[in-house]
Amino acid sequence: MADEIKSHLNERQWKAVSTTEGPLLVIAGPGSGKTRVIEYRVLHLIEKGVIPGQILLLTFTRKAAQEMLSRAAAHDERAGHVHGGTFHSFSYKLVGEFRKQLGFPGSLTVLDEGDAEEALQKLVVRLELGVGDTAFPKKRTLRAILSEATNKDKTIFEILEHSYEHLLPHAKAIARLEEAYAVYKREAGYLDFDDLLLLAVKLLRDKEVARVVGSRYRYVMVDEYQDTNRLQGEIAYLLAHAHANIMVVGDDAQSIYGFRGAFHENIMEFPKLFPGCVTVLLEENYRSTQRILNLGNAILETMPKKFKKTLVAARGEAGTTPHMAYFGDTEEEAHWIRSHIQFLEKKGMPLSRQAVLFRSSYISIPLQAELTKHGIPYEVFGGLKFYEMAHVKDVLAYLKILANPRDELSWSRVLLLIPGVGLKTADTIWNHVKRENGAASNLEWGNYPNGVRALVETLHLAAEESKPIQDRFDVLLSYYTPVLKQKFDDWPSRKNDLEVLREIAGYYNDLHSFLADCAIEPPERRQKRKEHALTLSTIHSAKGLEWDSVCLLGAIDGVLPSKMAFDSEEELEEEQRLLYVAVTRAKNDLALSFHLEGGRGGFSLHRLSRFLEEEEVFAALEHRDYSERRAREQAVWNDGTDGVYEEDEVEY
DNA sequence: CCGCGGAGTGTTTTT
DNA sequence: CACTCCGCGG
Repeated sequence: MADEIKSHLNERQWKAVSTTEGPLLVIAGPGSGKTRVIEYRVLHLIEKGVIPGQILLLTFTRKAAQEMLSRAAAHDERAGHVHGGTFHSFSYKLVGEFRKQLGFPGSLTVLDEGDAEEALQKLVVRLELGVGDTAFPKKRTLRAILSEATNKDKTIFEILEHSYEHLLPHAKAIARLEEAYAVYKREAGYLDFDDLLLLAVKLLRDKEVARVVGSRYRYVMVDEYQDTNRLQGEIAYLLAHAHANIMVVGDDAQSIYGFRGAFHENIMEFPKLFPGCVTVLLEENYRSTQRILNLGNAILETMPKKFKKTLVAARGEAGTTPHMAYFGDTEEEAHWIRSHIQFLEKKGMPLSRQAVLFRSSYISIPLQAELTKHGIPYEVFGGLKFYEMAHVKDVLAYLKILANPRDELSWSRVLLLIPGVGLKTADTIWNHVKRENGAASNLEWGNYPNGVRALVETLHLAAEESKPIQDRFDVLLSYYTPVLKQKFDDWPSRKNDLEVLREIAGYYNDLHSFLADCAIEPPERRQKRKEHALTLSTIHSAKGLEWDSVCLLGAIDGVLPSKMAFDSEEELEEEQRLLYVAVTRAKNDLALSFHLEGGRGGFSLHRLSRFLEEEEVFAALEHRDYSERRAREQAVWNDGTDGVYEEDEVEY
């Protein structure tokens, strides 16, 4: 059977698959078959007799783990029993298992990023921090600072000094906030994303826990290691250092999560951490045509801190030169992209094998309008998510109260939905609830608006744990629907979202795990994915994926690189890696586009992305100006004929 | 104390 | 252009 596996791999890939004992570092360039290596390594381990449950695969997203394991399971169903997931979900399970040891008696609630910001905002008001001072940082910034401090194990002062110098005058206040936030979370049973990792580290530092958990997983694999942060690196180390059977896979040139605390030294220091580590370099690219790789290599070449590497084409086809298309405005751009996509589709490339990528979600809005207008099905990844929409959060808040009555944020949220209840009333009621340990039944109803009683009764009705989740959900839904209709003009589509949520909840028989998943690993919102839809995705969400055709929207200085990154060398480098990730997603066809960003707010963006102005990079592109006059000609072409692409008569 | 309306501000990426 | 903050009327 080993021969069978070997026949699907090149020499280095096989080396990575067959080195099962001891530490292994795989540096895998884009398209070098990294996923295949993990897939076959799992199969190989199982065929060697390793019990699937003793293999742990830690990935960046749930989707990535699922994909690799289901591919492996297609060859050998035993692979379906391999443990796989994100660091956060792994940590959550660990914390749940050892909760007594950690001193968490009651229910736990996972705070997503939005919740954490809300909590901080509440505390800022409560502690009267920065009153009347408009320069006091916003909740989003505060959250980023606190998170960075946790992830890097530094004090608030150190973080401010390094990355937020202008906020140094607020150091004391923010440090106070950090303390208050810790207390607040402990009282309510809240865990934010950082806590999950921090607590996992704390547990695994305990020798006995490390022994128990370490012996449970004899083989550990970590994907996208370049994007792990300090805590995740430590979790991997603590899990594996006893047996040292650990493989990490990554590519430092694709590290794009520095903003979230990714610590790329993790990958550099891995060999030091695990002496005797075998390193395998996968450079052969099976994905893209030579001309696309040339562009990728040119970008790589201009990166300041590169790990010496060149992408070598395995396919041998030159392919077509990546396009650099210029437009006068977003409408022209959207129009052209749409017609380009339809052209390719006509040539035999289905929509499902095409993608449009962008740095920030807002860039894709004009295109979404254009696609909708022309009835082209598409699916959006990244950006605003289902579980972050107000109406979904509302309904989840009711459920969260049922799961954890100490959840102040949720109480506050649902109380504020009642007409006549504002911040003060909500706070008074919450204080009562808190004193009564989560019970609201003996409130003086006369002192409050009528809606309060209806809410309490509804919660009481929905609290019956013996009933299936969906029935409890229905109780809440019939209470919430009038609120929904009153609050949102577009309630019919939101009502539909809630039906979807109800459907998803039905797959769970435990409320706690449903809610934890909603925060950590949002369950797929559609039962059946759109089979033949075009993909629209942020570059971040496109990591690890590939398409026949890729369009990168908005190659504009100020968009990519984002203008937020202009004054930081480090952040600019990350933006450049982002470009590298984007262009290396394409197999056969790549187009980059530029549009003039209208002078809203006096700020106009009119320069091509600085990364594309680098000489070698510029030369690897075919530049075409489609602005104004050309765009009008296109309007004619789109009504039937193919126009622009006469020289690209390629069959896919 | 609630809630509405007007003014002002600042705009990424995600587990 | 969307969200937050502030001030005023009920």
